[in-house]
Amino acid sequence: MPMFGLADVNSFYASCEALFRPDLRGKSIVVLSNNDGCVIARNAGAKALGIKMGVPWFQIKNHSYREKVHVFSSNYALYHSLSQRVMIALEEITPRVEQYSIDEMFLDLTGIDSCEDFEHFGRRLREHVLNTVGLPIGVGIGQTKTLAKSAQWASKEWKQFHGVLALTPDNPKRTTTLLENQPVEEIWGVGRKIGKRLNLMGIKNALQLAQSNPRFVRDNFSVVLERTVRELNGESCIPFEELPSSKQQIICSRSFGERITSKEAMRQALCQYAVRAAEKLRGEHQFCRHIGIFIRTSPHAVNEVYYGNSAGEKLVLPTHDTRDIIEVVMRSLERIWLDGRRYMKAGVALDDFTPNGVTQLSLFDEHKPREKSAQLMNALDGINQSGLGDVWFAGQGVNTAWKMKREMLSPAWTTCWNDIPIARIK
DNA sequence: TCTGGGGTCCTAGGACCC
DNA sequence: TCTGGGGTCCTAGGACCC
Repeated sequence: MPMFGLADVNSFYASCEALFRPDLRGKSIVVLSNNDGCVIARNAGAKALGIKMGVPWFQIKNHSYREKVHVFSSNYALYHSLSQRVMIALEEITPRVEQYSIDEMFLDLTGIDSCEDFEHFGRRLREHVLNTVGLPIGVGIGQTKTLAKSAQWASKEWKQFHGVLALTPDNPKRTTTLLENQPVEEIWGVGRKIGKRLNLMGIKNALQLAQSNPRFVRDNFSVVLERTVRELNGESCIPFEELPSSKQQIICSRSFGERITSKEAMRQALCQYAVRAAEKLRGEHQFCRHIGIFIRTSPHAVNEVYYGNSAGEKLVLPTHDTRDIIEVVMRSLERIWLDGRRYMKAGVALDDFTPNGVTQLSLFDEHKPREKSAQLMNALDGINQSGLGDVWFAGQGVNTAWKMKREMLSPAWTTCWNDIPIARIK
């Protein structure tokens, strides 16, 4: 019988910010989204102050608790590197780990119980990560991914579990009690919309959903929710996936630090996103056959008519060449750009991948692939990843006002030599 | 004045085919 | 009065995740 674990770092971004700042132990911390837009992470202290997830920063920055809370811009270089460390620490103890998100890993714990009690294992894991990386994790264990998620949720919700909870078939009463106490919107796979609809039908907790007829759920909702019902009953439908699956789509988009009003600035921004998207594409060892862009003004602005539009092209030849991607992006912008708008956000999306650039060329095909494209892109990526130099495309521009706002950024403690933490002994 | 970014999967509907 | 049916492919949009 399969058994799944879920390890989740507590208040991940906030915990990362505290890791190299011993002076912040026990203080309230929040982390803001890109552009210092809204709150995307809070530690226990910040939650206790009543700071809600997702609130816009400008709404609370003059609040009376402002003095008590330490605020940070998102520092993804730091979070990614610490996420890797957690992953490595988990792999030292668990044979198979699936990285599910930046702060969550599924664990294949099948058969572990032949030598160790599940909860004992979970506690050992927790201590190991705390000792080697310094970050606190919670561990949930169950017969399906959904049950492991529910267990992890409960391990946070009730203090007596101390961050580790196992739902095992030999104690069905425990599972029933947990599900009875879990509101339906807290189940993995049930969001706000479906949660509301379920509530209207009188299905308010996870146990009620688990006891619903799967056929009824499929007909009235979807096969996705039917799967959730089955998973809540211990029937594993979502498999463990150790190898990261290859991407179907790559998106690079940002809100601007300042509104963009000139086409030239928009060209620079899109050019930069195109360069980054192309790098990611090559990192995936893929070629794309579709390139798209979108631009939009702020949907929140009063006294302004909202404008949002997208455009793109299907390619005859798959590409991973930055020059091709920039070309299409610029042509697409010509088709949807409108003067006189204050643009807030734009992005580049690559789609429809194939593992190589070679397709059957017809004898009379006018479209010829670029010569030496792969070598040039290789050289470019090599230089930019070496840390020794920086090569960029003329269209990208330098140091412009629309660039992301990050006024409260912490140092890149783990990824930049200049920022390495220094310990002083008194 | 100020509201994240990056993904996945599924479904419905239209175009087209025989 | 009559106006098939079934299949595929594509796209847009909606739901979800963190």
